Amino acid sequence: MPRVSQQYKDERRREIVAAASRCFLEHGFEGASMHRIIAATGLSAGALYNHFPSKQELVLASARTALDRVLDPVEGTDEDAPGGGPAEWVTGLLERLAGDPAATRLLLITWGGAVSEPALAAVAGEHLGRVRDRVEERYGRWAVEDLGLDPERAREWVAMFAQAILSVLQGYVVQSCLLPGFDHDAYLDYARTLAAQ
Amino acid sequence: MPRVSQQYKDERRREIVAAASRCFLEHGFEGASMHRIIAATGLSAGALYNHFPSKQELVLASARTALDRVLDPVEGTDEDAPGGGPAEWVTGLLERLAGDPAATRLLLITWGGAVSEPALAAVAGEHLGRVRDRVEERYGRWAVEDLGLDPERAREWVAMFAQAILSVLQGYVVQSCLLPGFDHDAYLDYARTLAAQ
DNA sequence: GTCTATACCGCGATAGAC
DNA sequence: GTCTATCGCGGTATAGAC
Repeated sequence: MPRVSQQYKDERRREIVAAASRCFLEHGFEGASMHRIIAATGLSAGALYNHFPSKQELVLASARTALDRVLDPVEGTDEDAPGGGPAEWVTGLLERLAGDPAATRLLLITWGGAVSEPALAAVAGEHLGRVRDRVEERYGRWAVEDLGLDPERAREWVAMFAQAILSVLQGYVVQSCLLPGFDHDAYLDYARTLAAQ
Repeated sequence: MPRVSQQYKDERRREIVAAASRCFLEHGFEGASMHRIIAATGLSAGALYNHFPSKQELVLASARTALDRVLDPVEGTDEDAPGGGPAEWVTGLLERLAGDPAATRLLLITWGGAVSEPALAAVAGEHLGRVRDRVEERYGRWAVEDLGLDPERAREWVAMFAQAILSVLQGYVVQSCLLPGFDHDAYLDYARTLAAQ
């Protein structure tokens, strides 16, 4: 079982997901037909179905990839900038979104689809839970060490702070995609003010 | 041109939208087929198409109805409780959502669909803009009269407050639909704390 | 592994009697 | 206005040669 074969397949899958994501972004998960996706990959139907057994699997892979693009870089900063306060962390998260509007829009498409598609709901729900847990883990320690709160107060504070983070994230996604006249800088001001509490 | 005829048609349209909304809620806008919707209304295909010329119109009508269910009662309080502060207003809004989970879920479906469907984007964007304008109008005066801010400061404050309201609304919608272990009361605490600034 | 060609189904929408 | 029956298209997925 040669290892190159696995690498090749992974790379091919990555390319397919990238092409499919472009289609999903433009037409939605249901609106993007397999014909269109196949054309976007440059492959043939048979070839594509050798890598993904169904459209559903392709949808889930696209959603997971977009969701991870939001979270992974933020998790990366755990090691890069362990001393950053909550305000910097939130700002970094939002600027990551601002720099990748495609992933941001795919995030909103995923949330919408998750309402009526259990498999998507599982992916989206697990992702949101992971963001929350990451925040609680990171800033639970921070609240005790840098803020000097006693453990009980810190637990309360961090739970509310995590809720604020999620809410700010979701507000940014929805408003940046849908609100006419959305002001990116004003939103960052709001997020900074909120995180400074 | 008898007036009863118009009333009859309006009532019939309302019934159709209600049945269609139940289908959209369960299967999404694209996943719900006309066959299914027709069965849900109890009518026949021909009858339904006499009231709505296309599925698209039915989708837009459903989305508008769900969106209005969120905003209208809130606007109604403009006259019922003109003295309520921001915190009460936000709480009322969220409890309205909590009491109508179907409309809440349809809201999220609409936002998701709006990303790749311009007609839905227009409806959703106009609605979000209306919520924001309503907040700014209502609490712009409030900030000057009850909070005693000078006009310039009030303008800044109300812009940020409106952003906070939207964000809290959107956070509630996404989290209540998708986050495993979502805590309604904790979210209300967060919203109240935020509005008390 | 990848291709072409196609099966087969369910979709939105319509025709025409009543 | 409402019904039944149906059209034609485009959907996902597969078969079988290479």
